[in-house]
Amino acid sequence: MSDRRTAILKAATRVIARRGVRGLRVEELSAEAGVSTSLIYYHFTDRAGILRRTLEFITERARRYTAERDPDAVDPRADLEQALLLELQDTPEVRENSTAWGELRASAVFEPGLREDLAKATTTWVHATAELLGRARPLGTATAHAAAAERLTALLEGLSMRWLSGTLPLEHARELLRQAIDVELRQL
Amino acid sequence: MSDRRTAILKAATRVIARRGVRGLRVEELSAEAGVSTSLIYYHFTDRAGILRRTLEFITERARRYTAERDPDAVDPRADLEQALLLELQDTPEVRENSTAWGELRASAVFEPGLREDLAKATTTWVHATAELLGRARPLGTATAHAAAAERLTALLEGLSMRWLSGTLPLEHARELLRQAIDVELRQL
DNA sequence: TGCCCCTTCCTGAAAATTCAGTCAAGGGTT
DNA sequence: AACCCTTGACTGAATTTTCAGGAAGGGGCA
Repeated sequence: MSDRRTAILKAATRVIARRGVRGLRVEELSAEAGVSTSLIYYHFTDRAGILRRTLEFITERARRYTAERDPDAVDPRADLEQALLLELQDTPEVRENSTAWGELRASAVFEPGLREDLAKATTTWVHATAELLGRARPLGTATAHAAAAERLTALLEGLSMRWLSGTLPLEHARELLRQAIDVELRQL
Repeated sequence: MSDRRTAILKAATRVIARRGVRGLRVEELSAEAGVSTSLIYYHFTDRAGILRRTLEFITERARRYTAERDPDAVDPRADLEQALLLELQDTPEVRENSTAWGELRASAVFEPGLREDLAKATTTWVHATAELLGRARPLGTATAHAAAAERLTALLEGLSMRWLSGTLPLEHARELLRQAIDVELRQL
């Protein structure tokens, strides 16, 4: 599909990564996508529509690359590590996703309407992580796994924000996350 | 100081906590502070100036209330715990500070101008935390203390965002943080 | 004391800018 | 023709920013 609609969504993803959800200007988006602003309204109705569709687009893309980890990982511990470190990479795609996620989280503080989706996505992620922890440490209790998963994912969000806001070098963030996984696993 | 300049900064903190950095309108701020919009420009030059000074104001205020813990704590471990849990409380002041801090962190992703102050405030905080960890576990290495401090503070930021965005009940966030402190200390 | 000058703080009003959103119309395809 | 896609030219409303000037207070000085 080289259709313009998709081109607009891709461009929106880029603009959001550059300016944030709240910094997205319809005109800048049209320039980025190489179309007129009117076309954007034709396809998405209004600014909120752009945001909604783009967020769906991003979520879908994230789901895809998260899912494509090696299907039958041998070492569950390495699998866990890989799954989490996936979010701390300096590729356009990951950067775009992390940025959008951070924006979403920050926006939800002021816009209750966003909270439900956010909460759902978060618990899904936490559960998946708990699952991986369970595979790495079958003897731990489910409660302990759940709590550790919440800590690791929350930590990852915190590290990610520091990385994106230029407070923490990427490699250092990755190292800290590895250590945290280490500490948590030793604990279980 | 009942000077208007400070009144404006206090009001800005409140407005940011209510609307977010990007939601701050100079006019709403002037109403909140009970002054004319012109006065705000007189004191802060432009919107960016308001933001910059407010950031300083917030970090300073946070530093102050973080520092005013009991001077000669007997139990360093309890001291550490108290220091960190201080940021997870549902009082207007803490909520305001945490919200504003989260906003600033999120804004810094897109506005490099904010990064320097943010980074400085963050390292100060991390160092102070590492210091407390050192007192709780004198035998650990400075490097280990520093890394643990980075993890705990980043985790706290992550938990704080989840709390403020309605994803995580406050008490649960506090519990997770306590456990993390536990895990990290056991580790050192 | 009374007067002049200078600075600081502050305001109302208006100008300038920014932005989302609209509309009439054109080109291509079926 | 009927339909889909697309655009340039605009508009109205919201916001930021500028500006001319007023009130209040201090210092020097006749």
